[in-house]
Amino acid sequence: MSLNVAEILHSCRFFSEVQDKAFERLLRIARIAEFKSGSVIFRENQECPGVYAVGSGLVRVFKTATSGKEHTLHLVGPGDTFAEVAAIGGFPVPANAEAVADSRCVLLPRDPFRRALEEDHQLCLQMIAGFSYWVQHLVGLMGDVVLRDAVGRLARFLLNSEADATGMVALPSLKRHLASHLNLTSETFSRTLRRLVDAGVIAPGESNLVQIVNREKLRLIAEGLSPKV
Amino acid sequence: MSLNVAEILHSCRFFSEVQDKAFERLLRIARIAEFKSGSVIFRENQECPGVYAVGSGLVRVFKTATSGKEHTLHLVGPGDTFAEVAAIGGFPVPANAEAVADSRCVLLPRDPFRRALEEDHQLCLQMIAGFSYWVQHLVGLMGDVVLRDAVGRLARFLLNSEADATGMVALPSLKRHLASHLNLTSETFSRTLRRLVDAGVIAPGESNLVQIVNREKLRLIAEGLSPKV
DNA sequence: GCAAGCCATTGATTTACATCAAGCCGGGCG
DNA sequence: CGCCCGGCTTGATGTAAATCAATGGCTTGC
Repeated sequence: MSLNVAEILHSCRFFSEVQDKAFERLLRIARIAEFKSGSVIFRENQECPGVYAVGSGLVRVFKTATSGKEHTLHLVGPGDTFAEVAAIGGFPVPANAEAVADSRCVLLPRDPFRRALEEDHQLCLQMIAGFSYWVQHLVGLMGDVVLRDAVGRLARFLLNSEADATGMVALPSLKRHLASHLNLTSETFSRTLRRLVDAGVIAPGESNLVQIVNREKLRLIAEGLSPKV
Repeated sequence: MSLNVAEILHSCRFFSEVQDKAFERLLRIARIAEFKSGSVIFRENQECPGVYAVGSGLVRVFKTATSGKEHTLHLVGPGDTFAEVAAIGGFPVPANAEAVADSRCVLLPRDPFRRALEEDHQLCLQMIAGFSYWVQHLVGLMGDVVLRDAVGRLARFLLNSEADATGMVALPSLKRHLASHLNLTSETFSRTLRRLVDAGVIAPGESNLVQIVNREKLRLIAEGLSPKV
């Protein structure tokens, strides 16, 4: 039941609209890369192997300080890509990547991929669109980390996570990793979650599910407009 | 003595390598946009007018929180561009821009520019390279803000600023804006600068010049390896 | 089924930075 | 000239979140 290369690439927003001829070309250069949970995929400053597209599992992209503190930039799930930027730009990867669940990815090796880009205008345009998304995302993150406090960041994260009809959202991965993504320690993450529960805007579910009870209030909190939580 | 459109575009890393035919095309759609110091160029969420290339002056790109707090993402000087991402991606600008000195820019209006991109593969490849740079830059910033403390951020900023032979570096714009770029209040910025002076790694110069006295030690501080400053 | 480890939660304490509050200094303008 | 105003510095105090420390599940494996 595990997906093949073509299925993974198709499921990926970044490549989903690539045309037949260009797509065939990608297929020819692509190969599968699998990682066991906990294994490192690459380390900061290494040469970039190419573009990865996640088919299943979850990978965490993060920076480390000399102090040992980590910041997770991105939790990459199925349908998402990573290392595209370094692959295309031709510089070393600016962060670390590790699998946090058994993961199956497609790897488009850097050099053939870059050649494809140079020869295929459509593909090129696709990639540009993908990049725009990335930059927008990073600018958003930046604003979050800097301009919002702990509750604000968590509230916004919950709002942006997709919920099912009953308002249930699944927290990805370990809470600790999510905390690091929001620039919190796992302790304050825990306390902050609790504050939202106490304020009655979310309800704790089993394992790592939470239910959004009062979306409107959550939005106010995210904007820092709620008098106090 | 003010530059014309072609000169500005040529001086710009983003466009410097665009070929003759493509360049002519850009010239045809470009127009000059001038801004007096303090005037706002656009506000967050507005429709993106196009790509701006700064010829002279200085513009500040920043986000604002509902609390009123600001974070300056980028101080854009001559030879640099802004709003490229939103222009190409076709979404509203994700931040505010204002001139902090009388500024003369080239504006490449969004729609004709996008058409040029669609029809010109070389231009497209150029833009991709430019984007990679941007993402790399943002990831770096992100890491800075999150993983380093006040001295570390300032130290790294000084190291990355270009200095003349004597180690003099010019702080751009108001100190206040630089502070906001480093995610500090102007008070802590001031104090932090002083700490570095007291530690003997930099020396204060007139107006907004500082001299790097001990580059190696500064590097250690930036990496958080210096036992104490 | 019990021991060994992680992960999460909760509480007590510390700390880096923000905020509040004066002074200071240079420079534009009446 | 002397005034004022904006930007910078410096000091005193406040506070959000980190750190330190203890405990209570859950899993995993013998």
